[in-house]
Amino acid sequence: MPEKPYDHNQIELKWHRQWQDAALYKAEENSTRPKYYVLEMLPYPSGTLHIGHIRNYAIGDALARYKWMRGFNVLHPMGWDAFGLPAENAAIANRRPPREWTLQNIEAMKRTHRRFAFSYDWDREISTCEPEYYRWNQWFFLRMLERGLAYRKKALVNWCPKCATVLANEQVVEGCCWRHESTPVEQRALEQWFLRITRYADELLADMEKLEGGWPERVLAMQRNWIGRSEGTEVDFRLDTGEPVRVFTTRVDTIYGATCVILAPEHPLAEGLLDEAGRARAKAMVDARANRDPGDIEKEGFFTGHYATNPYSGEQVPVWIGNFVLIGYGTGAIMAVPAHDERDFEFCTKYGIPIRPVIRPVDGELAREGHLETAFTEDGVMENSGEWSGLPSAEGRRRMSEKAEREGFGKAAVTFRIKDWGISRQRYWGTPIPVIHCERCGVVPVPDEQLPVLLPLDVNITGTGRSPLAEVPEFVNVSCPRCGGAARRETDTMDTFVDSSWYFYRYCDPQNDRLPFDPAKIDYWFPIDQYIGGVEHAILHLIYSRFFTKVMRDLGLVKNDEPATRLFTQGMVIAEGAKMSKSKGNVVAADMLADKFGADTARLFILFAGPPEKEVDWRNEGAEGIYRTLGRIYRFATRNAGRAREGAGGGESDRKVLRKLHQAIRKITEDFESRWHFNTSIATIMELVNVMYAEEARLSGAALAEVLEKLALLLGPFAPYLAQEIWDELGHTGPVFRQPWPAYDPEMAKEDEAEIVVQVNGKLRSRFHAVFGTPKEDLECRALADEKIQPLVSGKQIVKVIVVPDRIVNIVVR
RNA sequence: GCCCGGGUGGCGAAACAGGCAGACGCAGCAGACUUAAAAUCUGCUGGCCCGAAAGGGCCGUGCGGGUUCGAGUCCCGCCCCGGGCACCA
Repeated sequence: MPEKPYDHNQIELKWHRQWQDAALYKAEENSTRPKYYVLEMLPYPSGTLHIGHIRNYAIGDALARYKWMRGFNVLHPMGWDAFGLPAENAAIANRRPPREWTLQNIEAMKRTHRRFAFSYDWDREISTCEPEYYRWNQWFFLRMLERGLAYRKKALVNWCPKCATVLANEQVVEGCCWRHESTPVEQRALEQWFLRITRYADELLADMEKLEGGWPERVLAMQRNWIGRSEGTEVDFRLDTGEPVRVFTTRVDTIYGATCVILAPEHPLAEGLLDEAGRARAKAMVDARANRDPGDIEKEGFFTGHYATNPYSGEQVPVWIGNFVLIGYGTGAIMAVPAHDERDFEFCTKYGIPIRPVIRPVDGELAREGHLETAFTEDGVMENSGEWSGLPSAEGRRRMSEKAEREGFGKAAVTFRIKDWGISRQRYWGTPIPVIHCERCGVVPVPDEQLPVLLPLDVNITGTGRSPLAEVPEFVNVSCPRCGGAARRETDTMDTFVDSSWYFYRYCDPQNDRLPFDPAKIDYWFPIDQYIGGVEHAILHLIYSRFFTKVMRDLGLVKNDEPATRLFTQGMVIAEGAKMSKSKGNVVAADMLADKFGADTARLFILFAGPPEKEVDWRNEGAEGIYRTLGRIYRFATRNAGRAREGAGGGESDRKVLRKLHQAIRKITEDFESRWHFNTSIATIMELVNVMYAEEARLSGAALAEVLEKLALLLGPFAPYLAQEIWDELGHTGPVFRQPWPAYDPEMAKEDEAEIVVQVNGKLRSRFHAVFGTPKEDLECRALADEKIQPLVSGKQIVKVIVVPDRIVNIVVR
């Protein structure tokens, strides 16, 4: 049979169409197979699908296919993460009817998504731009409002001038907006909606234990850090004005070394303590701190003229204002213990405030006052601390906290770094927050039966800082659902991270119009068995979705405490030394690559570039090598398909090729079951193809049939279109990815003989073949008799001979 | 500063229980086919040295030590690169 040229376009188009019509890639209802839920974190519907996203697909889709072939009932909906419209597209959205624009955008994205994820289940497709999705976002919001998990307050918030909107703390990266890396965020005081994620802070932290082993340590560390739990003590110092000032410390055992109290410049008590000039200085400090990297700012402060009394020692210490004290953490005031805290040390040294050591190292001396070069921050034994002297630090902390609580001037306290999640956005795009402001009734939730509140279509994108929705009278002016009087609709929209916090639940029941989803269906599919995505979501999406899961559990909707048992974070794709991103203009569009070489090549190439957890530096050149290999496979298959259908026979060539085949099956199976190092899986396929070419002329029909058939199956998870085409050429029907995964025969995979390496003093000198299981003594004899070894050992003393059966003989001579 | 990764040919990488360093691919060189080119197929390809060749020797996994018959892999001490966190009291 003549070979055919490899025409990837024709092949991919053909199967793409067939698979669209068939329902074969879908999860089964009432399956007897064990379930497996695979999900990728992909951006949708914004932006261009680039090669980094293909990497996400290539991994997830290969896994989904493999799992099916291994007997699982696999749910593999299209994975996406709903970031909504990028702000820079607002201008476009303004020129065209926004919804139409978005729907077009979605259609284009769907085409690309489908082309790359052939096992993608598009009956489950949902979009956060759709009214139904708004409805359930709003439904969740109202349930949270009922439980006090959603609230409104005036707060200093991060404002990105480019986005013209507020950002959550998690979305501020190095003082700048996460979308505009060179635009510093400003601080503005605005009425904002918050979700009370802090209520779950303890549980979010504690439950990470359940994720150990399944989630990368790196991600857990980042979350732990972000939640930032610390145990300490709150203590009231009594001001000379009579008011208490409460400080938070993790080292109450050092309190006898406290030589001043320092307030944040924004601290509410500061105003009363300061005169006009002082207030101006405090304000200047706040302003100077805005938009700056906090680490760069030099510590500054000034004395308020007031004193406060230490409740343990009775000592009076001066009260200062310090620019390094954060209003947002702890109580916004600290006691400074310069001898035992580096920051306090720096501050007090600068201003000549006494530095008094009160902790000595367990096996050391107490430092002398004025002779410290750095702060001693470790635990030790308390000294010069009145009745507490002689106690170890840890015990002192515990007992001193108890005393504070007993006597009412403080208590043991736990402080978190994480703050409530600000979800208000002044963007046009996003789910409208479903509340109505009535002058008589206050904040009134929109009744469930009036959901969804939809976005108006004719909107001017102003970028002025007010929500564009505020400019649409038909949207804003409503009657109060409670009293019927004139009222105003809330014009803020939700952060799109709200969408992505629960989209993966909706996949289990995308058509439900009674509830966000049927709890029974969630019970079957959840938790997600394998979630795959970039590490950049470690403290955004991945913490929000854990929070949502816990809220949903408390609402009785789900039973699982965590959304995903296993998380895989793939490495970033780097181009020209920088992370691929639209703003840098270095994206390699997936479509371009697919047009030139095909989706199979694009997927295989990104997998071949390196292990999936590692970063890869993208270069176009290599894609041709993969394309060549796929062409070699295709041509080999088409010119030998005829012989394969008939043939019988057998011989040494058959043996060689089949051995390589079974070794390849073993290797690729192992790669799937352990590290997902698909780069080596693909290398193994290439090796197999090279052996097939070398032995082609001498292969029997039977061997050809076996090797081609199993090669198609091995290729199935990585290069679905080509795999299917070969399967078809061989005369099989049905989708290749619904076949069982090939098993390898250990006998077939075995080499006939072992190659024994002979070393002298650890250096490679010779090698010979021996049958497997040759006794140690025989190997030693043969090695010593070897003609290359003889001259190296004769006349020398043989100290020792180490023999590793089937592998190595090492002769040690002197 | 603290916490994670990582450092192997011209390049991407492999070596998964301490046992042949560089599989596989890219780039490069040579040959076959061709009037020619492309495509395709075949071979070579870490460095240095000896040799006409066959072949052989030495060096080589960021640096310095150590353990071991044997170290890219384990231990100790450094250097460099990437990522995360960073006045969090």
